[in-house]
Amino acid sequence: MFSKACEYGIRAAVYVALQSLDGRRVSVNEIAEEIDSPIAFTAKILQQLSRSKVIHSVKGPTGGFELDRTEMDTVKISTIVHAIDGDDIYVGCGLGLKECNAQKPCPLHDKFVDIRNDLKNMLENTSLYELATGLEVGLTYLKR
Amino acid sequence: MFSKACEYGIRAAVYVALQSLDGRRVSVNEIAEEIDSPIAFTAKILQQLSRSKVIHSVKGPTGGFELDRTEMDTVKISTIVHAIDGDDIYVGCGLGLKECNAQKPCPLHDKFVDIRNDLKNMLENTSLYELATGLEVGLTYLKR
DNA sequence: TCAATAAAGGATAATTTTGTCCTATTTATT
DNA sequence: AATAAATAGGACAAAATTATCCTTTATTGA
Repeated sequence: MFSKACEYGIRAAVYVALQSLDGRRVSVNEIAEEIDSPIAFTAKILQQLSRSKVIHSVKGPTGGFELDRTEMDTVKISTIVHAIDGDDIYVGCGLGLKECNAQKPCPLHDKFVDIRNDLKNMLENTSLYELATGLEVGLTYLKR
Repeated sequence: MFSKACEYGIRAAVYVALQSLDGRRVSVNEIAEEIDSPIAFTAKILQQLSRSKVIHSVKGPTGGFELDRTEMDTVKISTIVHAIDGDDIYVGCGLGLKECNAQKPCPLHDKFVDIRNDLKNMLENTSLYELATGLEVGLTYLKR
């Protein structure tokens, strides 16, 4: 479904959001530790998210990653998926055809579009804030 | 969503089903040509589908791949996905957690399960026959 | 029996994705 | 100013996926 990079990216962003709720800025090392991901690879992904303005990064001592409260509402999971995996999941054909659309559909097109719209809506309507608060109250987990 | 191998596999199987409706057995070369896929790679995938009893293969001159009419109803797209990509798409966590379930869910778990069940149901309720007939009447396409 | 045809299978190559390591840059603190 | 902590970024390595090539096996038909 999502690439590994994207999975780590979502988990990392949710963790950053969670800590930002408490005003804590977090380092790559802490993030990788807390979401159980490879450190250097996670650093690359955070870089990418930072470049695409999904999260903020601050260099130097006391630096790290953070999100402000309004961004947690604005940034949806779809934002992250788009920043890392591009729009394949939203526009690509389920059977890999280059030109597949309502006019010239693949055999699975109509059924696939339905599922994908549900996925798209779900991702577009789920904010980092929503997921971070679920974590905060201990309903959900980011490791293992 | 699906691997390339799986995309080719589904397209190949639908084409085999389509031709089998007319009692025609088809070769790897014809299949690859008609679904616009790499020949040798497609051969590997057909081998895999044949070994897992999704389609029949016949060696020698006049040989090729075929499906009988009852199998086209029995074989669902889920059968093919399972044979090629395994059960990742059905059981894996959306965020890549090793242990993610209702008891210890990832932040996206509940929402993800809903989408995935829809996908699962769609794949389990779509037969090769259904897709082959759509192709036959010119409603759908397997190329480009 | 022989030749030709088609799938099966093994070995290997190319590409993409995932992951690591090291250096550069920025910045807070002393 | 010097040091140390942290992200940024480049180069590279490992693993997985995608793809190709060649040989073997089975089978048909002349």
